[in-house]
Amino acid sequence: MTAPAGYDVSAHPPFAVTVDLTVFTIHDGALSVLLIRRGDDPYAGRWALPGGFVEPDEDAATAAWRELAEETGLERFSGHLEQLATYSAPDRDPRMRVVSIAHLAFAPGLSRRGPTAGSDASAARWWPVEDLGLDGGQEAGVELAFDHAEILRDALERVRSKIEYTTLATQFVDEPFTLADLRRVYAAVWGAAPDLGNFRRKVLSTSGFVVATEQVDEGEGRLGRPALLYRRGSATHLQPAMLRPDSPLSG
Amino acid sequence: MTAPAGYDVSAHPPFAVTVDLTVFTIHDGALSVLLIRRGDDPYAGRWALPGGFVEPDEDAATAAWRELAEETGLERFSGHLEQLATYSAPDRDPRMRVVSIAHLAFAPGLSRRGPTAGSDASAARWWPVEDLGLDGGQEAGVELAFDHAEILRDALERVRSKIEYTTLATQFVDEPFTLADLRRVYAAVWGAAPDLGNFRRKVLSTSGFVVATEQVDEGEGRLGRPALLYRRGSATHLQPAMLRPDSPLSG
DNA sequence: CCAAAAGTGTTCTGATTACACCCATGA
DNA sequence: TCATGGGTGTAATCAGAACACTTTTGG
Repeated sequence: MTAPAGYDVSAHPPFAVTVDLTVFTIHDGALSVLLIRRGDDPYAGRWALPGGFVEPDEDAATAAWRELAEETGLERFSGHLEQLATYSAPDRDPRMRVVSIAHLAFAPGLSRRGPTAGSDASAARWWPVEDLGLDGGQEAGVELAFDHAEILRDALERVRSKIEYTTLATQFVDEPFTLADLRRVYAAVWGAAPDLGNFRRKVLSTSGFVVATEQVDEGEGRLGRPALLYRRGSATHLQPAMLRPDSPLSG
Repeated sequence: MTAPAGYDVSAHPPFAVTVDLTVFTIHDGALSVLLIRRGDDPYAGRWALPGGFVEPDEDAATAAWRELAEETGLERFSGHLEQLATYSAPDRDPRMRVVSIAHLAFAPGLSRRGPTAGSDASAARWWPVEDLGLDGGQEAGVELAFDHAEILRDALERVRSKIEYTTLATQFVDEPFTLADLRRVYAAVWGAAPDLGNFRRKVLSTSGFVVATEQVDEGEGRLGRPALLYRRGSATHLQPAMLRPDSPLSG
């Protein structure tokens, strides 16, 4: 009930509150997440989610947007940001009691403009989630700092299910985009592409999912018939949902 | 990234961390939520969600289960509890910086065993959510303390959508139950009952949603043909989802 | 003309809807 | 036998799956 009356509020143990970010993008057809390499202990040298403290005058969303700009070097981040969940195990940070409000962000393909390392990170890069070995034992993949593997697993599940029933897949592509671009997002996130014809029908029959432009794709190395270009529509939810095909990846 | 290296962790402003609970049940056919009346300032006399501080050795889930037992007086709470979201506006508590990790709980029908008031509450009762006037302006309904109206709105939306694609509706009924009991849960939560025949087929054809017993309902004031009794099955998700009928309530 | 990608059509199947109807029980 | 719920059956409809097919471009 938010600081119940009758308690001496100052008598309670202090917590630090941070935000952690799971920023996803599609990079060369692979769903990828932004990680930073820690420079200092604890977990020096390990890869970790970007994040930082919530400041006195901020709420969590504000802090997350600020960190997103600071740590990724993206001034005008144009994607989607939402709260994921809060992680509060007493021993999750060896230094002190830290509660982390994890967030989920969807960024358009950022292959060219790589993120810049934050001041407290010696490196930052996009990791294809498949290379992290989150599903199997730890030996196979990358050992993340803190409880970030758990956070990332939860975030991945949220991304995979969220594009089923929302239009958020469009947040992974730069405008304007072709329907094939959008379909590649589903393929990357789910590990299997939805049927071409059914996908087109589904997207085009959902009013407000995408809006057609007059232009066609004039890309350089393009092959075959040029595709019509689209922009994001105003719809947010899919009714009924886009069904995820059986895939070796996402079970 | 959970207390980045390079920061002096002790130099950061202290937060208090609490858990707030939105505990729902079906009471006389109405979806109801447990509220407590605040005895002290701030917001003395106002209704608020139950909750309390996270203790030094607890994570949020543990604190939520503890508060659930303490504030509701239910020793062996048998329902479902999950994290909802975290609320962190800087001014949400006038006394100090308090971040609240809100939770969502589903309790079976508790008409008879009413909750006992916690030590810091002068009263506790189940409120039909319709009587709270959350949708319209504040004049119509009950003014809740802090940002609890916002939390409750979010919780309601989660409940309504969650019973679409999970088997959590069974957490609102005591075992054993009839299919009509279960259908009344959907009617109460959604404001409109799903079609009788289609509902039965859906529930019975989803393996693991419910398991039949050999008994029939021998209730006292019962009328008409006695119904078969069921228990909860092991399934957690519905594929495809139970479709919510058009209703005046849930739009 | 051929490869490659865009885009369209078509049939089959399964689930949902919107009903009407039958069954079992207590008063 | 009648009211009251429990329980079953069914035709129309709709959406998705699967797959073949046509179209438009660059080499």
